[in-house]
Amino acid sequence: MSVVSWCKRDNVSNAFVQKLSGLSTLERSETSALEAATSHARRYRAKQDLIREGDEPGPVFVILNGWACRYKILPGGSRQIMAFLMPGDACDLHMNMVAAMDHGIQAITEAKVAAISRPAMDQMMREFPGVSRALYIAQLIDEGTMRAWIVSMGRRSSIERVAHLICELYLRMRNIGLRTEGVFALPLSQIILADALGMTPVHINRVLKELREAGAMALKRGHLEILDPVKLVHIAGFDENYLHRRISQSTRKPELAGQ
Amino acid sequence: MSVVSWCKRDNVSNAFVQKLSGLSTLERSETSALEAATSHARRYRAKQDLIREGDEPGPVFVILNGWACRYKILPGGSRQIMAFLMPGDACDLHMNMVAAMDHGIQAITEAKVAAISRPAMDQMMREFPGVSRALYIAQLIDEGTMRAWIVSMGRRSSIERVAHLICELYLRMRNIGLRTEGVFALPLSQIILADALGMTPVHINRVLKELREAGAMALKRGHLEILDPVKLVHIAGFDENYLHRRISQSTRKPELAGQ
DNA sequence: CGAAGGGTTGATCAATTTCAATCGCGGTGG
DNA sequence: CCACCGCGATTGAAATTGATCAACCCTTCG
Repeated sequence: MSVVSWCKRDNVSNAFVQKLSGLSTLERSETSALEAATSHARRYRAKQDLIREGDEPGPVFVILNGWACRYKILPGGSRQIMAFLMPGDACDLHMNMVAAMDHGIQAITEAKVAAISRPAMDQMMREFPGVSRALYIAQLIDEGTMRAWIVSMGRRSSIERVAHLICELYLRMRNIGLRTEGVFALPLSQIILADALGMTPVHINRVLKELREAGAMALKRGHLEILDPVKLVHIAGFDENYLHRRISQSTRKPELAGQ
Repeated sequence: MSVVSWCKRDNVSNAFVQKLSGLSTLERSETSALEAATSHARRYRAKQDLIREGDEPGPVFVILNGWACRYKILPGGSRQIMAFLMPGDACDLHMNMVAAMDHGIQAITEAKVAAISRPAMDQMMREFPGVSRALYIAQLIDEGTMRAWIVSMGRRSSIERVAHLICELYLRMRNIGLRTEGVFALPLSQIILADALGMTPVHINRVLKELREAGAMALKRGHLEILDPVKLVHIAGFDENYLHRRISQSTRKPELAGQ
């Protein structure tokens, strides 16, 4: 049963439930528990911190709506974004085991975020193996994504880096059912892209121009259009393996530029 | 009870047990279980793969001896190292949940590596809360380390990157009781450093020269000497927070360039 | 209407790669 | 024992990428 049909049938709109049920088969009781756990959400404004570096880790955050990022400010004042969080994404399951956050988490757009307390989380993972399995898979994917970022920053040229990030975000958005046809919203300023890719905003601008003129993609004021998926994937040297759409025992087909 | 005294008393030399008991208080039964689980080790030669990209994930690897790394080869043939593994380090607890490895793991030096089967691992984590807790903390630290790498690659200059990596490795070696006084072994060639830091071997060479001439550190054919810890930390802009030596509830003092 | 925050562009500068040699050490075979 | 080989280390010079500096534009929002 596909995610889409499942959502349609039960009319569920919670991105977290949708994402997790795409990673592991969930019982009805499990989806209910997840929905209950994320029913109290708080709203954050763009640029508002969910938690700051140095803070004591608290509950597990779950993004229900909008975008956020993990980031770190260096002594010199420059910023590095280490991950984008989109609807359905949850923050470190076990972060509470350490004394202090080693990075901050900040809303990029206005965002709706649920906070699941540690005990509630623990209980859910003990009681519901499907939930627990899905969360571990999600975490593995997040780790793979981090490794892919390291590869990008280390060994890809600036244009490859930008293209690669866009491919990643495109697939992640697709996976959670966000609109990705034609021109669609991608709420990342050139400044944010620069902070994520370790470049200057000026250079991001030039690279975007290059990608636009190459007919690969066009990003304009928060809206992205993928003009030629094959070309984009080719520029990026993108290999979707690390997003682990093939989870053990189930197999799916590649989706981006699949001819 | 400190790690050192504990090891002395029971005359234990297993790096895995030593590392985990530094992260969480372990019962005697827990350390025995860990030792039993890692008693069958296999020897790998330098440059031999423990597992390759695309392979199906198998058991959990535990490095008992020597060094290894996670790496990925790009289409163009260049290589990016995403993590160094040293004695006591274990590979992804839940990696078996995905169908294929998105990166390879390779021995850097000759290495002794234990493989713990999935069922054995699961049982141990179910039966021994201390072990389970220590493993989760270890994983959190690994993730923090990856984020720190992203920050380095994105926002630090080449000399800062090199200095930062050395600081990290120094502390990690200290944490597991490897020798770090005077001139000690650091079995990383300039080529490996280049692959880890996203630079060319040529440039690594020049940066190492610069660090040597600045009187911060000297790396010569596999042997490192830290000439001036304070200077090195300063160059790196190193903040050891992310290694989470302060685990919740217990507090320790900084060790590198402290006093 | 004015200010602020992105976005865009050109010119110049600096860091890093690339290319090309050479060196040095450890191991191996004669 | 010694010459040779191979890999890693080292150095110089030229080429390239991306950063920096400095405007200016455009849209949004109070």
